[in-house]
Amino acid sequence: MSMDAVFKALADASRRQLLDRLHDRNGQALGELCEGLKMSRQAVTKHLAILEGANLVATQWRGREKLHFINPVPINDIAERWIGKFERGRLAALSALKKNLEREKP
Amino acid sequence: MSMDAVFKALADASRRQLLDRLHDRNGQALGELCEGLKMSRQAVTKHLAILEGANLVATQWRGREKLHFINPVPINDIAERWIGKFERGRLAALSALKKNLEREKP
DNA sequence: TTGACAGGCAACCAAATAGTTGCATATTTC
DNA sequence: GAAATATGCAACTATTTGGTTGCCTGTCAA
Repeated sequence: MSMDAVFKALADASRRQLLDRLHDRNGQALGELCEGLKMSRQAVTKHLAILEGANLVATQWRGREKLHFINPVPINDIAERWIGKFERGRLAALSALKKNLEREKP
Repeated sequence: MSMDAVFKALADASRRQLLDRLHDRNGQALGELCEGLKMSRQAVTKHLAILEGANLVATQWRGREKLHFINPVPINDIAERWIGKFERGRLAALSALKKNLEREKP
């Protein structure tokens, strides 16, 4: 479960849009996900394969339809393990700023 | 301040490594950031330019040295506006799972 | 069983990306 | 002022990426 694959998968706006669509309605088939998009079905297939490779999307066959389900776990992992680190840095910086302001106030 | 630039900037492992280094010690010059890396100084320069373009890094000249400072705000923005959305979805799913478990228990 | 529907596979193409090398410029330091 | 240091700029290359088209396979329904 490489974090690099997740970052790379999230780097493309089309793929983030697909995740958005799945977030709106989970379990959509390929055809549904293609509706209204300006790219070919094959392009969407490739994007979904990348999302699947990053474990951001899971699939399930129902007859001749391939249903797609979003998996928020890797996104959450990134939020916790990577973004959280910088978030703490930011909070520390804000805290330091606040201290300075208080010292310089009166 | 496009979110796409931030996602794209974070997509590369070398750039995330540079952010890590700046997180360890902020305000490093280009030369310091290059130390121990397997790519040329020019490659690092390009990566830093992309990070700067995404507003993830701010710079300041001190004599002939260019100092680099991390800016955690865009990362925080992504965490709040984008990741938070999916995080809420995950919590909802967990909640639904819990309900199901409770219903099936007795 | 014969279409029609949903999707997969493979080859190809253009643009973006990550990297290099060579040379130029500005700032210290001796 | 000259040498050394720190960085910038530009051109070039190889690989990756996002996209297309054409054709094949499997499933459902009349």
